[in-house]
Amino acid sequence: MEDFLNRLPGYNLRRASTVILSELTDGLSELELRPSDASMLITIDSNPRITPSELGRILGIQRANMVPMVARLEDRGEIVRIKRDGRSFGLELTQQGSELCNRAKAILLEYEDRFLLRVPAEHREHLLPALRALWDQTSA
Amino acid sequence: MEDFLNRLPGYNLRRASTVILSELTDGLSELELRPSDASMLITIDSNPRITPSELGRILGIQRANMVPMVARLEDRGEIVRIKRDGRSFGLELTQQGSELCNRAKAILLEYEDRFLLRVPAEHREHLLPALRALWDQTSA
DNA sequence: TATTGTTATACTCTATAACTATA
DNA sequence: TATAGTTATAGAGTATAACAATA
Repeated sequence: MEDFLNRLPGYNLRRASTVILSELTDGLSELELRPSDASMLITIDSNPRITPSELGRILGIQRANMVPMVARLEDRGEIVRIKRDGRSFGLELTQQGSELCNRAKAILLEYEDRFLLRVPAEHREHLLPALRALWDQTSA
Repeated sequence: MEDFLNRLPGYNLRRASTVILSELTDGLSELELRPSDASMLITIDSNPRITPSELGRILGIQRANMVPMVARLEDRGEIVRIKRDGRSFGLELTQQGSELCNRAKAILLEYEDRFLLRVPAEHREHLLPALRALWDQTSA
């Protein structure tokens, strides 16, 4: 039907990303988390006392856009701010946030399997390294 | 740094899609086209007199969201509406739209090459079929 | 009854500029 | 000077509900 677009990596990347993100959003909704919230919890968990700016750099989110995201998780009691110096603070998971993080991880792993099973076996192991090379030049 | 996220297809898909779409947006900006505009022109080109509803179904865009997109390309003189029946109309490229479509195609092909070269050779040929399987179940 | 085009609306993601306080 | 946190704002993309006209 539309051969030209179907051969473009960028087009197929966008279509795949939209579908997969939509499913992940559904899957995480039982925890009242969006995919970006889950990625924040997971990154704070393995980088305790990380600053919002550094968190944004790791996740590819502008620090201006981190402000409401951090505030929302703090209001819910999932994370706390710990003063570092006069101009910055570190983030840490609360006990509640840690439990939520683990539940989010379990859901994400479940979806990971489901997604990979959709990919024909001969292409499956190539997906992750190919995607990483596209967005993270330091990975090549 | 963040092993958990880096192993998730969904996370890497979103990161890769964001980076690649951003570059495509830059590349197409010299034609004053966004990626979605280009995909419309290309699909109209190979499906003359396609209705906005059908175009939206092919591209994965709600028909309500097609309205301003079609109007914008029409205002620019890239496409025309051709009456089909009392409630629908088909879209066709004008001569100007056809030339713009060809220029967009050339840019997209140039970027396609650039993106694929970023992927290590052993994974390269697997990217497209893997992505298609993720979003288009009829392709498997 | 189902579909088309349309309007209105809302939420998310992303981006930028500018400000302050501090390093 | 550079960085951190913040505010305000704007542009995209995506989604839903509802309506009139037509099939």
